[in-house]
Amino acid sequence: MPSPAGITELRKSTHAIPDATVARLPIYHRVLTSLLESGVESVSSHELAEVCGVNSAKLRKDLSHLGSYGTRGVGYRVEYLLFQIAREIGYAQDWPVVIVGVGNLGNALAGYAGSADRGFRIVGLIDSDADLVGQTIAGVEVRDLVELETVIAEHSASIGVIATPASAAQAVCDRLVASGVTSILNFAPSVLTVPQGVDVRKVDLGTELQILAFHQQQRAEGLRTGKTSKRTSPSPALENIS
Amino acid sequence: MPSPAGITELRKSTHAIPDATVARLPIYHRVLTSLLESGVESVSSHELAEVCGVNSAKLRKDLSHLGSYGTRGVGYRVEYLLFQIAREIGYAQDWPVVIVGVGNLGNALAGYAGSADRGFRIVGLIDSDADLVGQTIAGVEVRDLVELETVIAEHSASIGVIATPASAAQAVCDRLVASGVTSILNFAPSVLTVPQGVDVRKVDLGTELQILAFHQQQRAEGLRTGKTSKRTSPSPALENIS
DNA sequence: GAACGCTTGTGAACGATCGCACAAAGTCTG
DNA sequence: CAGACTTTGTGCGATCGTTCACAAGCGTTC
Repeated sequence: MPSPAGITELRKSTHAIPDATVARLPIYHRVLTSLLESGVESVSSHELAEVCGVNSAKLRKDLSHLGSYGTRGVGYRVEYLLFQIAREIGYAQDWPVVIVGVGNLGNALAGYAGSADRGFRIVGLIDSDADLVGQTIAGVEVRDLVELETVIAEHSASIGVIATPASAAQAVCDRLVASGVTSILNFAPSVLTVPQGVDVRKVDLGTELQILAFHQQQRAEGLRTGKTSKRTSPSPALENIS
Repeated sequence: MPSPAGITELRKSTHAIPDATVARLPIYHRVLTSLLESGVESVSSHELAEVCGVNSAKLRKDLSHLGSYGTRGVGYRVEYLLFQIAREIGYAQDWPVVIVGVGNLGNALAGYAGSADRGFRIVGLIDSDADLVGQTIAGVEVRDLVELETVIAEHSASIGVIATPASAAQAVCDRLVASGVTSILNFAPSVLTVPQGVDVRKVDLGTELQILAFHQQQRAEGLRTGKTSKRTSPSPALENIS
């Protein structure tokens, strides 16, 4: 996907679900939840794929990695499939998450992951700004940076989010790892170095914009040379006509 | 008489750059900028790859798609390479960007893309909240949602960012597209449907967290079944262990 | 200027992912 | 209960991306 790629060491311990599939499961989950709320009881791979913006064969193959939860000639029972996906991605686990850096971005994240019960619980908001420390955001009190290790230990958090300026990212990362965090979501525009066994995913707003700008530029050049581009809905990338 | 070889030749001049490479160019650009500021004049693919967190062969192949800008036996001249990458990704173009939805996320984006000259210029901040309209954020005045089309037309913006709640995303998207926007960065957790020719990239904070949670769960299961990930050796090489 | 060491650029093998197309397996109808 | 119809699950080839390994090229040294 597009997309950002996480370094994943160690896998295959269970039944090896491809990374590309894992990246799509949350989308299926969200759409299925929406369908369930709409009272839909059964759905075919074509219908579901349409709404999720993917190929129906891809969707079926993705689901087949979890098991055979469909019924031939009928489709998938929404509630059952939803349950199976939720179980697979650890939806019900309520993972404790610590967010470091409570600027606008950290704030947005706190509200996002904290409000809807998405399987996460914000157990720590941490910032070095004395004006922020002590405030309560999304029901959680902001703690000082020096308490980072304490907060993590208190809740046995294993997932950390870095929403600090780039200059602080590596230092924060090191402290997270030293405290036992093994999964990190990094929003700072910097490359993090971590020991083996730690999973880092990077989301870079600037990079995303620049990728769009690149495609936009290609399109402009394409117009100049008389090329047209066609593309349907989701998924990035431009067209390459032979 | 047009031969297939001729077509291949033509393709090279425009975009023969793989998506995966495009996604990494902004990272190279950022690291090179940093190196330039540090006074580094020349860098080898190994050094640069190390800092960027990628394989050196991959980096060389990525750069080779832009042209032969290195010197064998020496490496790459930082300033020259930086210029070439900047040109390729349209860094100097100062793309006009419109952001719809000025919540925490929109705010963060405005500050991010607006401050550092990353090749973008925020020309419009749009929200439907009357309390926000009229405020100035990152040097730009927030305009009402009804003015969306006007703002886009004013600046001929072709890149739009959706940072609204999911419920509003598709409607906003439709209006952006109708106004001529052909590149959209979507932060709302919803699948957008767009006509052909429009490029959509999706950044979903919840999905990213859930992917991390999945890996975390896999790790936990691995531990429970007694399977530990060996290979703790920090040295390179030593890949094939049976 | 020839020999040597270093680094780029790239052909080729490999691996992951995608999408087609179809058999398998179910429902429905008469 | 047989045959028509529907939809899943998947084998297989095509495509895309990564990594290896090495020839080609550059600078330096003797």
